Amino acid sequence: MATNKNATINDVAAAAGVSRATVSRALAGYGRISKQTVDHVRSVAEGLGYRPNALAVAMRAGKTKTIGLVVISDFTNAFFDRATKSIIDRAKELGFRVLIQHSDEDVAVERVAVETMLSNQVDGIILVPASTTKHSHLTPKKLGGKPVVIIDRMLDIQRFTTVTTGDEVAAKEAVLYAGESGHTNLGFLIAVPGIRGFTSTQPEIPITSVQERVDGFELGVKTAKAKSVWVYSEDKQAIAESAVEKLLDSPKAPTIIFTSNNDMLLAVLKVVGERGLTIGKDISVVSFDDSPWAAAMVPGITVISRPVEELGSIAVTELVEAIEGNTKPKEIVLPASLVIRGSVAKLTKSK
Amino acid sequence: MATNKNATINDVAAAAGVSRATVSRALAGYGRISKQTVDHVRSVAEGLGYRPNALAVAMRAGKTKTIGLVVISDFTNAFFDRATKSIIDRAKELGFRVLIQHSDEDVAVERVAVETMLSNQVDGIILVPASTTKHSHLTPKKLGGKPVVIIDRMLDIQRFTTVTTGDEVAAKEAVLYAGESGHTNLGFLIAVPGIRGFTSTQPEIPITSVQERVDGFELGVKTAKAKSVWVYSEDKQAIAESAVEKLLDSPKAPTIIFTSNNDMLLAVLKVVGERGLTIGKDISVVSFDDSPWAAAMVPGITVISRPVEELGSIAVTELVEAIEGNTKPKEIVLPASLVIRGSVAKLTKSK
DNA sequence: TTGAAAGCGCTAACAC
DNA sequence: GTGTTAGCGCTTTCAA
Repeated sequence: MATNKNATINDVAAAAGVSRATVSRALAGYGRISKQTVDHVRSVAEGLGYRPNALAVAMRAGKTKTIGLVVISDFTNAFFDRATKSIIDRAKELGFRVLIQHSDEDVAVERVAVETMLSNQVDGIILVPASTTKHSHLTPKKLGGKPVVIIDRMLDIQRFTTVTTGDEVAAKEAVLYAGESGHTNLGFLIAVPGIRGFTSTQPEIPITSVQERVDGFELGVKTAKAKSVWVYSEDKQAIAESAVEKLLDSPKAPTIIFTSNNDMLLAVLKVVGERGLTIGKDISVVSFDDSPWAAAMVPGITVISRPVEELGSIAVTELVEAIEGNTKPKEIVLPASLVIRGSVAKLTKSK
Repeated sequence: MATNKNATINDVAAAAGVSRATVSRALAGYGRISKQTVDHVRSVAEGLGYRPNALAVAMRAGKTKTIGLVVISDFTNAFFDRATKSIIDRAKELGFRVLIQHSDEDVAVERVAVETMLSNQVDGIILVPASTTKHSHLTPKKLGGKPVVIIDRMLDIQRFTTVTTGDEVAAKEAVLYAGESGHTNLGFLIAVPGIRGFTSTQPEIPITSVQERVDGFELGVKTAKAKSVWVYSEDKQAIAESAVEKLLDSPKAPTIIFTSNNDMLLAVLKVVGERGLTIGKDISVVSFDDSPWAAAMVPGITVISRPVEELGSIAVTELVEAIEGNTKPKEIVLPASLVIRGSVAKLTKSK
């Protein structure tokens, strides 16, 4: 009837004819204990298929060797999947498990997710915050003193270690590269969480990483003395496609479009393709975030690549350090870099 | 110094001037207890920021309201990300948390992952098994009677509920569709875990879902009386690309290539693009598994789409049912379907 | 209506 | 070198 309860330390103790304490010592290999006993206990434990109850251990020790990961849910933006994998892998290396929740870019959901994590006694939390400003659920008191590492974006307070990427610098670099390639009419398609539809006037941007990208693009435009058209869009395929139409149909149609994430890139690909335009010839494009498909397309899409795996790995390392006592928050910024492939046309000096 | 310990039930009891039992009753709202006491205790608890320790509750109750998810790590195959999200979401709906590990298609790793899950007292496990035949770590005894639901592929035993997709039928359908479109020389690129390099002779296929796809393709070829070229490849971009070259350069070059997953599709896209061939015109392609980018490309890639979210959701539902007592294993097969876009050329009768 | 006490499985200080 | 015991935080009989 498959309802075998697992053996506990009591069962092992009874079967081996020793006390629980002896079993514990034999299995953990500490304290004074005869080699003979150790061997005996171990073989009995093995025979019983004994497996320590991590819950009981955690309860006793006051720590669970588990870290909580709260991400926004955006799987398509080529961040979650790679970041999560690297976080799980690094955590494993350091002997930690990972409990995952996602917030769907919603602070209320994030709040509950963090609550859940804490009630599960995670030793620390890695968080992709849904909002820069709303963090009343992240006070030391609410956190019970548990450390938090913020990734991908920043908060407007500096209480936590943050691990982000240098998107502003990279965005500027990308624009300058376009300038060098002869582009003077630049289009920008920016996904902004929380807005509906799309707009040409810059809305409030709730996320620092997006703001950085915008700032970097603007800086590049200014430096290159180029003309620019901007559209800020809801992160939704159909709407982004309309936004692209608008961009392409603007009076001074851009010869190149910069997109703030992969979803926007996909919208560009779709609309441009439907219009029979060829990427890297009739129209150029540069996007934030690399992906296997952006690399496999021909021409390959020139992207601003962020070191996602490194980011995840460092976040875990920092968090574990904090768990183990180191408490001063750091601000770690990893460089993003331009990966040049074939999606930016070399324009002759004319036109 | 941010080392506030969280309030325990004892703290609440002390602050409210009642016993722990009363606090427990007040908070859980059971047993005989005066409304007055309830209100008082609740407000005190709130004031202290009391949050029940899920570990202690779990230990007491003998269940953790947590399910373990062990997947292969293949993020790029457009399965893990969507399946995981739907599993987490559905689990949340049913009041369960999800602990995630990945096996990297390695049974040894899978074994450890399952061990970890069990030692963390998960109430049940959802598993994408790395091997059809190696499941000695999944005996009722080893599992301590905990239920397991297998997804995406099957085992060669029927001890567990499985949730898979009807890949054979869909694969055949896809081939017949190609036949109707006038294709008579068909190429197949199959990713096979565990092999090195690529080969034309069918290797041992350790995964039932891949085997199903091959069977379905073969069935289609037979039914359509078409000619076919096969290449079985390691799931690695560079190698898959060589495999595509081989396919394209074979004596009877296929006019269409069927790929068993997204990685293979990407390899086709790359090589075909580099040769200056146009998808849906010079060469056709159909792939297993849909993705945002396959839909956004122009022409869109015709794919065999599997109901991944539904699969994840059903897996959780079944597992929770099993956790709650229902023990007879089921074999659930969800239909996969052909999503026709523009990547298959309509060939005239000639040639 | 409330409190006292036992016990989930484990570890470690303290005896012996 | 090994056993006894207390206690992590919680729920739930059983008594009062």
